[in-house]
Amino acid sequence: MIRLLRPFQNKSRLVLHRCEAPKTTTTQATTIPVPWNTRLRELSKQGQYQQSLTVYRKMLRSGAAPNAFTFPFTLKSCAALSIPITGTQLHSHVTKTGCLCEPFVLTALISMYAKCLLSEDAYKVFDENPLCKKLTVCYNALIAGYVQNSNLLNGVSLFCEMRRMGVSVNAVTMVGLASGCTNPLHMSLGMSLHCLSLKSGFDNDLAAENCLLSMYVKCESIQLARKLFGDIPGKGLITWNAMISGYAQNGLGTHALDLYYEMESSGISPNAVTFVGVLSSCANLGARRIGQEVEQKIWNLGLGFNLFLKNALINMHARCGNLVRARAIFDEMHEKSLVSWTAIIGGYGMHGQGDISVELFDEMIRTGIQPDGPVFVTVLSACSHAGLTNKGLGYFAAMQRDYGVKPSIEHYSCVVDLLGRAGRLEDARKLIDSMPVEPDGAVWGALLGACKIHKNVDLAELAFHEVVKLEPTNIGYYVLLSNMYTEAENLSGVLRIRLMMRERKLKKDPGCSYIEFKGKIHLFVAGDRSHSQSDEIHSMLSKLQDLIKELDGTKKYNDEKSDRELSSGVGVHSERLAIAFALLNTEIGVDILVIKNLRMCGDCHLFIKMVSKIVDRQFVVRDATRFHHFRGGACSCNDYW
DNA sequence: TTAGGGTTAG
Repeated sequence: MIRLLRPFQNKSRLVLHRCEAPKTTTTQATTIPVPWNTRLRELSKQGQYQQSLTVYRKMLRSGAAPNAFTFPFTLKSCAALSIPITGTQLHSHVTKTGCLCEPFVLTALISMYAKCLLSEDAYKVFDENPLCKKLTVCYNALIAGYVQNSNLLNGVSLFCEMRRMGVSVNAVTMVGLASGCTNPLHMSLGMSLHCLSLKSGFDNDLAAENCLLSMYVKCESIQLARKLFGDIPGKGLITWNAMISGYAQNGLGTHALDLYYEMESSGISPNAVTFVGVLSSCANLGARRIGQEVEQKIWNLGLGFNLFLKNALINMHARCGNLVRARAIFDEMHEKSLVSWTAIIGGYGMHGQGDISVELFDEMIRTGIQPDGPVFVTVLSACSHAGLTNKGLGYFAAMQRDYGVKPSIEHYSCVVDLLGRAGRLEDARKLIDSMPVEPDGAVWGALLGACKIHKNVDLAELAFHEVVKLEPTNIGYYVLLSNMYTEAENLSGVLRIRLMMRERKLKKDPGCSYIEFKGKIHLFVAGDRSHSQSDEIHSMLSKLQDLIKELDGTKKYNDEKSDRELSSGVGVHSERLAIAFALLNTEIGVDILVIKNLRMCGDCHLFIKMVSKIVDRQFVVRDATRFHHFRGGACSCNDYW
């Protein structure tokens, strides 16, 4: 905490433009050769807020008096560091020096209180100073303050008052409000602001355009965002970044990567924010080689020390199958945030190494980091995949009791999954009944998935009944129950589900698998024959099939299954096509990473196990929920549909 | 006074 040691020895009237560092002989004052306000402005621009407050303290010690040009910078530092006590002290200095009549000081004060999450104090400054009610900048500061404190409604009321009072609205007013439109429910307000912006000519203001663009992204209207992006004539780095991360956040990884290449070819140099979006897309796509190239670029540009980027790199490597590299980056980090821990814990969890996830989680707690909701979701899921049922239940019990984190619906669905996978289906059902919140599709879906693993058709029917009420168009649940009926040889059940699907006009999502080869994504859907190497792929598959039959003396691999799947019209499963493609093209000795957008089925699981034995290579398949490592005829996991 | 970033179950 900064202590202001000797405030205001000099109460003489201040000359606003000339508050300079005095030519004194004191060591502290002479160590800063530039005028005080200039120095404060420089530090503020560089984001050296702590340093800026130290300079302010030195300034007071030296006997120099602060003026209206001093306070905006010091108040900004308090806001950035979120230290309201120092901010309040500065407020009293402002009053004593008579600077409360200066618009920029008033706005800085309002903004400081708002950023320190003290909207009431911000409002008090606004309310007690009649000048504020005439100034656009003061309204803007308070509106932005309300929005930053998640009070969009107050922001809107103030905006209405401002218009009623005849105070002019500018682009900053609009930006303050639009940045509060953070979910699809706010879309109509966001669009009204966009109209206002066009009518008022704010579309010449790049900050306003960028803000509207990210408003559309947050409201999940990615097409409107893209339309606006195309309409912005002088796109800046922030414009490109907003669109790239918009695509990344909305799961449109290929769009994000395409736009990144387009940005580079249009001569705009990327920065750390760009790479965060790009790495996040590589992680979601499983684009290992592109991710590695981007990492190299990050190091070449000297950006490798950015915490956000390191977290993004951990996530990218873990999701692209390179857990060793992810761990190395994590271990080398001097400063680790909660997100760094979450990324590495999740990485091990996805790879089925829940024991390490748990060790890391406990280590994180020992280092004094306060866990949040997402890290509990991550560790609970890791426990679930690794069969660490009691450990997971222990965390669930402790999260509110010991850490004050209230379980959300995501945590409940993890625990239903945890209990369900462990075969404790009745306990899972009881948990659903006792939940303080209404269960959603994910909760019932987790129970349904567990019923599939443990072949409990009765409970599956109940879970299915509930889940289709909540997610009637999610085809995965219909397919899952239909497969259960097939396994149980319940033909009338299969027909019933097919009828339901037909009545509801649901068509089976073909699902796809893909593999990155030479920086390009090769995508396959079931029964696909459109690939340029299709003939070679099918002949490779047929050879593999023969070898499997030869190898499988014990008839573990039942070729009737593949005949059934071929005759059902689904065609050859997409992951098999991707595996055959990889065997034809990738170098021997290199692990093969295949990404599948749906969960792997039992037939394919068995097929890849056998192939890994025949060709003696490691296959890493990432499906919708986790990694499966196949080596020498075995797999790291046993959970598939 | 204003705009862009990492982690999250099934």
